[in-house]
Amino acid sequence: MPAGASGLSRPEGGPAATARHAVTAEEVARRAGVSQSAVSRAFTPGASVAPRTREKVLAAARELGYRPNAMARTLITNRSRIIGVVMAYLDNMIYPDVLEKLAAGLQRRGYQMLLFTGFKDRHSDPVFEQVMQYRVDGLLLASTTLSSDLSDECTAAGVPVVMFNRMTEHPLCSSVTSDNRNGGRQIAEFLVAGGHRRFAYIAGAAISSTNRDREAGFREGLLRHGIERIAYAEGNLELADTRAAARGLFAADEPPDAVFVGSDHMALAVMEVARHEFGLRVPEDVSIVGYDDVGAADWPSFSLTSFSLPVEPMVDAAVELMMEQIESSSILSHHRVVPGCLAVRGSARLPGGPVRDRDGTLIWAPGGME
Amino acid sequence: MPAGASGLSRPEGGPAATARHAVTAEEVARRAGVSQSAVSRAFTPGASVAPRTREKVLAAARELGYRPNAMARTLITNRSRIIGVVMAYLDNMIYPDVLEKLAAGLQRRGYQMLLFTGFKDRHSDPVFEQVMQYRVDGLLLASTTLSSDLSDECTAAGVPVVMFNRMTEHPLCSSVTSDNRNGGRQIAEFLVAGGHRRFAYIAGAAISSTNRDREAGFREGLLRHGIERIAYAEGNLELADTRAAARGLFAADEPPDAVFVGSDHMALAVMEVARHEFGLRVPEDVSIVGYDDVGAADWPSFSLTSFSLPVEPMVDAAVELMMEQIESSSILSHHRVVPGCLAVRGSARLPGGPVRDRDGTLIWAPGGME
DNA sequence: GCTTTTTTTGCATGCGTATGCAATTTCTCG
DNA sequence: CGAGAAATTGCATACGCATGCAAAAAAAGC
Repeated sequence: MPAGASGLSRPEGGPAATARHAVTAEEVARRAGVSQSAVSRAFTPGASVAPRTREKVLAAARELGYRPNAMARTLITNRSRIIGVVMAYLDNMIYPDVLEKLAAGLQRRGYQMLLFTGFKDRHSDPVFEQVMQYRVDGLLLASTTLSSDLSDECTAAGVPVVMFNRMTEHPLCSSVTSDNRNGGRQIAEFLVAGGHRRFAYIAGAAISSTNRDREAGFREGLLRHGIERIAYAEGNLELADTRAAARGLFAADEPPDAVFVGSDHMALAVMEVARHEFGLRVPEDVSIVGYDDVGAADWPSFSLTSFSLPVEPMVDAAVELMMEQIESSSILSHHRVVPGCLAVRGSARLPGGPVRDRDGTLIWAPGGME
Repeated sequence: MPAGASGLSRPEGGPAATARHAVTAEEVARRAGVSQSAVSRAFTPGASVAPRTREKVLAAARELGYRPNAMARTLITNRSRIIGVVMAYLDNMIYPDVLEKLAAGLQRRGYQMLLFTGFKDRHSDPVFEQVMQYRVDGLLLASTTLSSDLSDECTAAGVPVVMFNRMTEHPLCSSVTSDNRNGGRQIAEFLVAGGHRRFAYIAGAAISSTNRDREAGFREGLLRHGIERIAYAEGNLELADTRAAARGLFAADEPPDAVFVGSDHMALAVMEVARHEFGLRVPEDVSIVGYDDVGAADWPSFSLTSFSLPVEPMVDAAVELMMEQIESSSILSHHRVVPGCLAVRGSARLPGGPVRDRDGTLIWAPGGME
């Protein structure tokens, strides 16, 4: 850089060598004229310190720019106050929301979040080693699963595992899900009540418990009315696959007049295909119902009828479950199922039945359900 | 639990007390008949170990289920291999994408991500203390900023700061942005070429550099054609505010026939209002252009013309910048500006000009620009 | 086989903090 | 004012690992 260059409001590449020497409790102690233990105690809520010394320490700490080293603390206490969060992908619009609420919830309780995402495998095994090396206090899995072996390893290591929006047959994983089965059933009832005749289901990740339960509930609900024939296709939670699936259904000889799509993420894509590729009117020609009730479902362009995933209560439950297990140092394995409700909008023909208003969104609540 | 209860496929609340005693290098050493140092070296790539001992150690480690303790290592090496990522909110659909790609990029280089999100403040100061206690090797800020004091603290602590999609006047923060100014300018040219007369701009976060630059570029581009009068409103990156802003503009005596919205996230909302609340046809009655080119922009329902944010190159640049600084142990302060291009779709009237095809999306590329 | 060189190994120490214990100070109250 | 109780403090140690250094072993050269 030429000497004398002046007026640079934007110093490009001006390096600044740094000491990289963090202030330690020892140094603070010296400055405050106390022992290192005193410094530690000044920063530990509830520890035995005289208010006077505490002040001295905090003052010295402030002057030196001291910050307790969480890593060193972890080594002693055997608690990292870090939760490993594994979320294979964030495509589904509920996950950013989940992530935000989760972070807030953990933060509130003094926990941090080590996030693993951006790998498209359905399994979390590849990142498992990494997570465990950081001695996370707990593991939260969303949009992914863990092989049994690894679940066992967690249990062996005393790390509680909470699955979010998924269940597993593994005995020692806790889980929080919405009432997928009931949701599917309710949608079936709703569509039947709306006078539909030819039904279709588009699956998400076919292997996931979430998908299985939604589908099972849907089939069960239809079966009550003697309906067994249900067109089926798989969207794989992938937009391209979903569009292909939709095309298959709508191009059939007897296309469905009611489609339940396993998640809104896919349902919106299905609606796009129906309207713009097949010129179908929604809901006049075909009714489309989704699951999750993502933000965009409410936009006028879509007005998607959808079974709402109770994200907030689910996150709360997940955090609670996690904390319980961490604090009791024991793996509990609870399965929490949070109820949701059908948000009725314009993408499916309405039955004559009872549609109520709850907090500004319409809820379908026939007697004897819920 | 009653004894003899059998066939439980779902053991509810069966507690399992756990040792919570992690295997240490010491134990592995004993088992393998070597010293603890040898174990350490067996797990350190490039260390001086005989292949034979290495095997012995790894075998013993496998048998005992040993995993190096990253926290302890951090204490010695003074490197946590953790990057603090602060992303105040994830509403804007580009951020989940950024997060995924970022996580993948860091992972590839052996770094983990400590994520802070879910606080709506525009500033990251509240979470700063937390981040720093975990001795992150670097700090990446997206959709947020840091006060000057705290930036200084980072520099003092030798923690490089990279801002993503934001710039700051602070001399020691690096940043990666798209060429917002040029983007704004190009949109102006495009709209003028399309024969529009009454222009409007809807701002995102009015204070952010990103918004300022986009707006400045837009005004500059219009000014070239002698256009000074530009209707203005603020959407604050918030959907409710954005809708209100749109209503204000469209309800005016002389409503705009061309609206540039500072980000797609808001642009989609503006389009909804235009169509469904004001019955306007897009682009016949009003052209709408956004910035970011989020996934939904490409959906047929929207077909939003938008200046594309080059997410992948930006993330790559951010990771690179970060690694450079970490490895050189010096704060470098580079500002990288990544070019983007206008993805032409159906939400704005087309000029007669040169529209090219690039990888399946239309690009507007008048001579003398880019 | 013996010396020289190179590779491998173990020992010892330190990273920054929390905490049991004993020593010290402060407080309480007769 | 003094004895006992209570609060506060410092000392020493341990957490699990990496690394400089010297000792030991292996390899190479004659």
